[in-house]
Amino acid sequence: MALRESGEDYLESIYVLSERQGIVRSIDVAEYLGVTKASVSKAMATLESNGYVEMGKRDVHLTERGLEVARQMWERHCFFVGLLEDAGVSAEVASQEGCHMEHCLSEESFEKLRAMLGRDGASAPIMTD
Amino acid sequence: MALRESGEDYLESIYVLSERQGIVRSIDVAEYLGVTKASVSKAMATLESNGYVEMGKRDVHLTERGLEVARQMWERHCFFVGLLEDAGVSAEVASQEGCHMEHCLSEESFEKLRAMLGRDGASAPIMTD
DNA sequence: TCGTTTTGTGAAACACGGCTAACTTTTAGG
DNA sequence: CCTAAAAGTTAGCCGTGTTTCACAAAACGA
Repeated sequence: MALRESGEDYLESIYVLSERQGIVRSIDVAEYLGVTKASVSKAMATLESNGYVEMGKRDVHLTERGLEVARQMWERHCFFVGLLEDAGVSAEVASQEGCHMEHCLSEESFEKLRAMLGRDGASAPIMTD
Repeated sequence: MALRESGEDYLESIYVLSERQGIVRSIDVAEYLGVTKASVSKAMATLESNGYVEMGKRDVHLTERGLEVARQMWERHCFFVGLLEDAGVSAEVASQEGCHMEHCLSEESFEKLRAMLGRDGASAPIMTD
């Protein structure tokens, strides 16, 4: 089953949270994304059955496969947010809107766009907020 | 009721088709977007009840309000497709992916991005295919 | 004009991704 | 330990936007 936009968002948030705090629980993901824990529970079940995450007793972590997607999403997120901020968009709006742009492109197109716009691939530091 | 991504796509396609061929019927929109005519029928009912389109006996046309949205979407479409093509993405892929990007930004952010990237607002000619 | 083809609509179903509410399980303070 | 709070799950619902299938209405060619 192909990953949807929402699935990519969940993976990305697990990645960001694990960088921030190590262990990631469902409730952390729920708070980060602003959805209910029931929604996270459902999403995790699907992501696990497709091999993107593994659920421990009280934590969730990315598999190799999930990590790859998550890193890629985070990289794009940083790219688009940076681009919008450079254009004069506020950090808050840039973050919101970048969240959607990051799902629009294929890997190949994204790389070409990034190459043309000459922005390096450096990820922004992952803030505690 | 706010316009969703799919609603914007319908409006844009009506706009493009009307430039191409004058009269636009539901079936034309269905073929253009690759959805069934039942889907178009439903979508048109919603768009009409919200004042974006008017349905004649055998045609659909945009209201002033719908036209405004449609033009804006087409402008964005052209912007993103042009950007991707300049980056080396094939016309076909650029068109597909641009279709999604055009819905991600607020009016304000889009204008800022366009200003920064220094692309003019000229729309591409509307091809017959 | 008549019958066929094209176009449009309506009903029912489905997938997705949220939600609430009720429940279970785990954790942790006293 | 026991209990209360926190975290997780399950079931059922909703809105959106599709689909298929059956049918109605219009257009059109012979």
